[in-house]
Amino acid sequence: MLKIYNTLARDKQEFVPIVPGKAGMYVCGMTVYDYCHIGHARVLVVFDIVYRWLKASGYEVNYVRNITDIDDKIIKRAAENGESIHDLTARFIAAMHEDADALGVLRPDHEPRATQYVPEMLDMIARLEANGLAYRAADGDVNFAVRKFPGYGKLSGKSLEDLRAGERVEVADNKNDPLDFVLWKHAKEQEAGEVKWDSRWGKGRPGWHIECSAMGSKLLGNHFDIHGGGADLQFPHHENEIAQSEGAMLHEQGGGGAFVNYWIHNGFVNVDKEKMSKSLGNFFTIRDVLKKYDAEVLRFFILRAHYRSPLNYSDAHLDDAKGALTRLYTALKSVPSSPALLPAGEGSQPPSPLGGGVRGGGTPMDWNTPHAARFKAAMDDDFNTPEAVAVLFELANEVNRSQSVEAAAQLRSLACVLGLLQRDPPEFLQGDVNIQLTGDSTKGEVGSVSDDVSVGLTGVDAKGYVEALILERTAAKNAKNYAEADRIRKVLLDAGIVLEDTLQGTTWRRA
RNA sequence: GGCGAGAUAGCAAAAUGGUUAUGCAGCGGAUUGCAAAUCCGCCUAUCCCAGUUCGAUUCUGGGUCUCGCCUCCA
Repeated sequence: MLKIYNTLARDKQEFVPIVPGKAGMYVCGMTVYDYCHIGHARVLVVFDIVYRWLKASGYEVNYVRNITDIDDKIIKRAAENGESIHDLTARFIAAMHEDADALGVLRPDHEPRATQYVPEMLDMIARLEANGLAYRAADGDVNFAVRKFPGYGKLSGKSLEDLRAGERVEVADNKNDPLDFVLWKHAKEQEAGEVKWDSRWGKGRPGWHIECSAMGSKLLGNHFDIHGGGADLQFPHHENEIAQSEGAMLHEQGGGGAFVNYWIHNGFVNVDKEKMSKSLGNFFTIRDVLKKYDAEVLRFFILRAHYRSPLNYSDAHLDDAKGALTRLYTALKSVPSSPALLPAGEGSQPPSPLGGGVRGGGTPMDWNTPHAARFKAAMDDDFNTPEAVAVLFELANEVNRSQSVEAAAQLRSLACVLGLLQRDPPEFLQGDVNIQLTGDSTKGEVGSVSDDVSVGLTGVDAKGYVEALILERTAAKNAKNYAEADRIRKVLLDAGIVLEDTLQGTTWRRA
């Protein structure tokens, strides 16, 4: 039985879908005017896990993650770059997909873009106006009248009075009430035609909040199961979404009703205990981090913390995650015949606790074994991935101890649900080899292969070099020339390569 | 100021009214030509003060500190 911490209830609740066996889920995605940072990576990965676990639990999931491709920052950035809005957003949508794919994030079922749903937004604004919740301001903007919507603040726990008391300056003078928010922004003269749509309120473009209400309703219905996003979206964005969606339905179905049953919010990524954000300038883009760390390490790092907890980002923590993940892959490597692998990404369907899912050529997951049962219990408890990961380590210990192929297969199957451990161990353990050898370490005695190596080697060249040196070392070892063997090992260690002598011969991995 | 979340060993991070979290690091042993990896064992903990209880890290109250939201933000 899956339990989800519902922000609306401020408590864990049993997940009961609106339609048995199905789950509709909407997650606020990215505004595409720049590269994604690690905070975005967390949202992507966290809700990828929600998606995967719902599927693994047998639900037919309809996952919608929107793309905001029209907004003030996009317009500003495009103008700065001297490029069209379309070109800018297309570029960063492609970049986002690259980043998400690298992190092993499954594509959502729908990825609607705001610019493609303007008619639906206008329709919703019209209904809000008809319901007396929207008004046209003097300057042409259409605003939402927050005070006319009863229940405003129920998600964020804020009262209108408190908001008013704590309000900070710059009250837009076109609003009847400082708390009102814009549904439709009137077009400004200097803006490009690309950002203007016709409407009964004149040319303009949608406000931010309305897109999620409109696209959510369009793709998932007026009432759906799960809505997610970063904790910073709880207020005002999600609060406003509720006001819009429920306000628009006010006179339908006997007074409308709930827009969303379960609200899920993930915690922030922090740097030095402060929220990573653009405005603070303390952010790292995904692609920058991936230059230094394997994408699976980053994914694993995110999953080692509970999704609602703060996650402090630092190189030391990434190094720690890398070491831990190495232990898992090392265990898999130690078992001679690894089970068949699933292709990473798109095709990988997690095994189902209900028996429906099947791994590539393998057998369905048996959730009754002790490890699997604990894993399932952890995931059912509000997606407790740290606990689930702990089970993985216990399984790894079991694999190392028993060399059991079955245990290794189970380790891999369970990890698959988390989108982890699906690569060939050497691929992870050896990584992209990049060797930089200089000076004395390459001189003379190592033999022909090393004579003229004084520049950096990468990829196949480096691999061949390492393997040639291993052959030489093996020869030296066989001749009991341990000094030479140790020297070669030292050469490689200095280059970031660790040798491991096993019964099957010498293997290597990156340090 | 209003509202909310949190304080767990050297670091990271779960859970729990009494019984091993887990990973990294450290220590001892096994193994190894020496290592690495692995295995076995060990070490270090529940912010402070009261209360409830046979027993609290866990529940209640108070305090201290940290963080977040209240403005675009994942």
